Amino acid sequence: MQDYIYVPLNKIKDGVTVNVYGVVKFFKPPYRSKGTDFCSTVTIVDPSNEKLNCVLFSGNADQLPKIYKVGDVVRFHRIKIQEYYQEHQAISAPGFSSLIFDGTVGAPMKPRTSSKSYQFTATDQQTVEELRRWANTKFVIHTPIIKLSAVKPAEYFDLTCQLIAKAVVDRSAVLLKVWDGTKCPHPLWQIPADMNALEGDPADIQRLSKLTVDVLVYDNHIEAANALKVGTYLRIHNIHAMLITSHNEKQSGSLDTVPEMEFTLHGGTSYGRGITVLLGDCGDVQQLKQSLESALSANQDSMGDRTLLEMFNTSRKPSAPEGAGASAACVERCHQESATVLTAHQHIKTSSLQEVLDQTPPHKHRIRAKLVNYEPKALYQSVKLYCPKCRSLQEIPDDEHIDGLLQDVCSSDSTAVDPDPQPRDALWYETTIWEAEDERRHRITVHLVKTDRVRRTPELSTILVEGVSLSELRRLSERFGSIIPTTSRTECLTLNDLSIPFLIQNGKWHYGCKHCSDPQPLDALQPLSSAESWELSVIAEVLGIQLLRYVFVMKFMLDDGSGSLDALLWDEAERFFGISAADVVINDALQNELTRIMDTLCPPRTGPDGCPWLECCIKSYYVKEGSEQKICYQVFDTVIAGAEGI
DNA sequence: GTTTAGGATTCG
Repeated sequence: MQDYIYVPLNKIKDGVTVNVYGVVKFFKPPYRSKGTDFCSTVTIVDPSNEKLNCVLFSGNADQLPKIYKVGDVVRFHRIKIQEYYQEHQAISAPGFSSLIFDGTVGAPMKPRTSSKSYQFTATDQQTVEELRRWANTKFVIHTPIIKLSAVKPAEYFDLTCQLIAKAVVDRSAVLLKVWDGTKCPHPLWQIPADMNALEGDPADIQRLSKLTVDVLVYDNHIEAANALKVGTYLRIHNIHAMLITSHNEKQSGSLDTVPEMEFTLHGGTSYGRGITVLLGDCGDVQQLKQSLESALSANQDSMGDRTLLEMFNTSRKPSAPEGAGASAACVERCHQESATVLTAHQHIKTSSLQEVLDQTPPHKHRIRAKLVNYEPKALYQSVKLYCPKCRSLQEIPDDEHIDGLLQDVCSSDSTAVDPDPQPRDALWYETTIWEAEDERRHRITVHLVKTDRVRRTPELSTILVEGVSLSELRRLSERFGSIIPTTSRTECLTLNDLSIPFLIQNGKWHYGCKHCSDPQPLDALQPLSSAESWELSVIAEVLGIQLLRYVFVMKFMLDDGSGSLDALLWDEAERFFGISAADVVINDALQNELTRIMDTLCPPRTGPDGCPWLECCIKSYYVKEGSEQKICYQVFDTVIAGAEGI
């Protein structure tokens, strides 16, 4: 086992051969140099905030680093440092080798490498994780994948796609037919190619004709294009989307021509131009495959272009008619302060809602939009109970329902089972019978749990109560720290129906999930009785209760002039508001605060002009609805301004 | 253990 030393980029000296770790800031995929070798240039950076330009050569393109995108984490062994124009420059030295990791935090620790064996210790793993984290927080390098549906005219971008067919056009160009599962919204320039000259499955070419785009590949890239196998997943770097009108004129001679989009990979290696074959197991290909599959199933179900268009339009709603258009006024307003702030991803570029709608889920976006409406309007309806186990969501039981259930328990307790209840002390509690103070004036049984240290301090005591009404429960919850409503309808003391809170602790009402709980007799609490305080989670566990969590669930209707969509706020809503959902239920001041916040974000009785802008992170995902797939959006990593520290 | 390239848009 060799002890490799990795030099931080700010400690590098001329004339030595070293090993380094870094994050890719720029790269040119391997291309044939004018000499005998293939060449790849890579610029890396590291937390020392130094960069290093590396020029790597090899007679075998496969020996050069398989970098897929900016942000990948690399480990280079044996690079020689030299001076070039008063800067350090690294050249691959004899025995050069590399490991390349996806730059995504939490992605599998599986490097791409041509080495048959390599050393990778726990320290190496830590280094990669650190670099991933560093690059994702400190550095503006990760750019989202641009899909064909979101391509803008005159744009240069990297296209992640699958090769459907290819053909040699002439001596200067090769045609690649590719798709990424989304439909390019622009009219496309179709290269007139003879079906016989096309290499690829004719059925696929026909079936996907409305989803594929033609890419013309020129000059030095022809060799790489010719070597590609149909079906491979590719990244075409620095592809140029051009709007061209001349082709049409040449053909039809008519003057009212529609500009068509043409995709070109120009000659040269500027801006890392080139084609990379992606391995099937990398994260981007996994995502691509999902996108292809969902497009394919939609295609098969319906056949043809119309339904496909409908599918891509399902989540789109007509934009706000006027006033909120993507005009100069909008640009001006974009400079206004936001009523919300991001807790992460500040380096990501802001997308318009139309771009969000055009992107295939799952995807994360940073947006800037106005909250034109929200639901539910009655804020108390926005708090629900959520079971983290079965993921079900339910309403908080209303007072009437709880009161009804408690009265059922009262009547059956006092009549059928025990007409004249006698105090039944157990080892771990003392029992007393109280006359209820409400209008029914019936008896309630209170079992006071014995504790070692704290005696007779109601706010620190736990009581088990039988035969209480809702109003008595309320009153008792103001005096006693913990109350467990019970019934002795059976032989032993047990919990009630789970629509009744199983525990009221410090004024908070706690419920259990009916599906996921296995309620135990109250005697299960006995082993706890000497403990000083009874924790909610401990009580729940011992009693076999799966706790329900209080959560906010709200629907935000967002609009930025380019489009509108509904986004859910719930998973991170407590953080968003800086308010606990469980507290807001029992605290009037917090309810007022919540109302104030919502009135700020979406002022009542004002049009869109009166609404402040909100900066938000939203993510898109598919939800199965019967046999259909529905696109949903959710707000994340966003808080209201002023709540950043909460 | 030589050279190649040494980031920085095409011109089809």
